Amino acid sequence: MNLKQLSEKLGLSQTTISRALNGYPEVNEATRQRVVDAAERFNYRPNSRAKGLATGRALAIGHVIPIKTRHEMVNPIFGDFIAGAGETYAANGYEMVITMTEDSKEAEVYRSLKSRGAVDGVVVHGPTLNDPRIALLHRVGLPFVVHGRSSQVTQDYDWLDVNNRRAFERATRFLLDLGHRRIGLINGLETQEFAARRRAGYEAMLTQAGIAIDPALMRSDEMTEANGHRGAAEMLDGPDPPTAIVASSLISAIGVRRALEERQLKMGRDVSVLTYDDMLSYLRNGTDVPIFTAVRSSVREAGRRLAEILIRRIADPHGPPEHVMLEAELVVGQSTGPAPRWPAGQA
Amino acid sequence: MNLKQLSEKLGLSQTTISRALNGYPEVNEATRQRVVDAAERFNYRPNSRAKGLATGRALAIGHVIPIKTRHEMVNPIFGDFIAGAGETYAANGYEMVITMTEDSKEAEVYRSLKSRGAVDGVVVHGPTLNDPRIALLHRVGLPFVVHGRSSQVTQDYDWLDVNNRRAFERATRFLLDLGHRRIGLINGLETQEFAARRRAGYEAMLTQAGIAIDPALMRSDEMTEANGHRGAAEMLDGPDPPTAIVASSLISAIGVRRALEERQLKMGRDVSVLTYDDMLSYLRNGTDVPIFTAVRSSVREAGRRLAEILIRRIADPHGPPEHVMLEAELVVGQSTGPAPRWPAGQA
DNA sequence: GCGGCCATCCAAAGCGCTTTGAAACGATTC
DNA sequence: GAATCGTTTCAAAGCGCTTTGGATGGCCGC
Repeated sequence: MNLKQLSEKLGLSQTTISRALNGYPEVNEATRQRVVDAAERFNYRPNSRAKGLATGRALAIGHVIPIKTRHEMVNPIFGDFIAGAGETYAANGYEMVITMTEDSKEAEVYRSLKSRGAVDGVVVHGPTLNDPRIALLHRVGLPFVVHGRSSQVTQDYDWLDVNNRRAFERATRFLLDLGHRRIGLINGLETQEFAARRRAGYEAMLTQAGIAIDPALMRSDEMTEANGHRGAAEMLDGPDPPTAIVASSLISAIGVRRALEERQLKMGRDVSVLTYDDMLSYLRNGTDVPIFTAVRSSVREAGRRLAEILIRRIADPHGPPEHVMLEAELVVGQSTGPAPRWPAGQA
Repeated sequence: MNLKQLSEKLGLSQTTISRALNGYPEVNEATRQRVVDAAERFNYRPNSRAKGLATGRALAIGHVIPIKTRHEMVNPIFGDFIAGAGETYAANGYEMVITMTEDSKEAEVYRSLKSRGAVDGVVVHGPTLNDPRIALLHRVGLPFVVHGRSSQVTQDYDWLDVNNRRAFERATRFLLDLGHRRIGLINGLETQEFAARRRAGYEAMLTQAGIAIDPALMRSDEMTEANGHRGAAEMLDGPDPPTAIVASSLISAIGVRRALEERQLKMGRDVSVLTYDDMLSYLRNGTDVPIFTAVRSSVREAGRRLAEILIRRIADPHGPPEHVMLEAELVVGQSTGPAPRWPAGQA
């Protein structure tokens, strides 16, 4: 069923049908009702492509996911993020278009999306320091919002980010307050902006407390269980092991826990663990009482809100840039406790 | 830059440009080269919706993700699956369109995708027993492939599935061969077809070995770390605890491991654990040597192959249905060992 | 009774592409 | 030299919608 057929069936012009369905005022309320009913009855919905052609809008938003050619890693937070964004899109009549691509071809993908008119805007995921995509998208003229931030970028742009620096300041502060002096950091890849900020927060608090930064207690790697385990294992087996570890994700923290348990160390007593928690739906940090003490912020909520910003930006491409900073919340679980008098293994 | 502008710039008709770019034979090779070069130079790409309108094809494939209104759970394997499917789509010029929806509105979403002509076909995720979506999609006339199977559906349809039953037969058999007699099952939600099949495989092997099915050793729930932990904890604290546990996902297995460690039980010695492993990129089962003994099959590979089937189906809507059964592979890790003489806690 | 003004509806143009049917032209054949 | 043919190109229709610029008719005030 298309517009023409429906119009013939109703004895009305296509114009009137279109207007009735799109809520324009110049159509009699009785007529509108008749049209709406008929559309419902005949299961009529305007063809997306035809509508897009006529209006010049795609009513779609793109997410370009770089699949790292080396790691072949799909970011685990991705699922929850787009679930959040998807809610907002659905509520606003937008479609979500996802493109997986080798990171080397990412620029080409953006150009293509723009010149083919496939989407009205895009979300930039996982910005690095001085991320080249931002300048590219500005140049190409494709509206976008960044999930995170990229420093050293000169132009202003829309972004939504968690205050990662402050989150890790708090986390480190919390452990310092418990008397810990040797605190390890199992971070994400520090080429990613968020990880760099987390490290900055960690270092700032140590420095403020007069504690020297020790590279032996810092790891920067893809946030997997295996890497969390390896990093913690190396630290714990080192000459001067930490009494506390800050991890950048719940998955890494699970690896850390495994390293502790292998060494018969009790988490929260012998070694404290504090993690960042994205609040993923399938990886809850305990049910009622949290397992890990954590700084947390819902990535799903971030998706929802970022999508709202992007939709506004598409409606008004030249308005002033929006910046949203989310603060992570500290929740105390069972994985932290006062620093032991003697570090683990030396008691 | 659109077709018309490009054609004027080249002094050729739009017809010729279109044909040259789409590889039709009736255009002089020299002319084609000239056109291709110009398109490249002016960064011209045909508008997606105009092309779609003219051809009647969307060049897009839909994935409808039901967000369970109660659980609000995003399936963790989803990310890797669409990464695989995305590779195939990209290679074939298809776009991936994702719609998140409450499960109650899922039927409406399919109808809408079809009548708006938004996609050429869809992937059905997570089929339940006698899944209503299959009949619906047949009725609506939207090409689809099911990831998994749904029994009790009368019509034939395309599917790609792992042989879940055999995988769990093997897993159970392996533990039986090690001398285990009390084997627990931490399964996914058995309203999902795959989980039901896994249970059937588990039960079949126990029965074959002359062991009575004990409901006290079986759990069926969303596959989260917390549920894995709770299920294992209950079994282990029960009157007649298992010496081995089969888990339905690596995430559940991690919860099981936590329950063991809380009880000072050594995995692989006191209690054996065998898990199903979807081989998610961010949740590897160890690096070189697997941590968990597992039956495994790559969900990413499944995504790739399923997408190929769907693309063939779209090209030939009335061809014979394709069925692909993937066999899971058994890999031996450190989490299994011979059954202890006395069950844990009773030594 | 007439011009003017709403309210309501419509015909047709246009969005950017593909594709049909035909034209133009040189080469080949009889 | 006319008829035929193959190659290459083009004009125009059509995909299904939105939107512009009227048309129509009823109603008001004068």
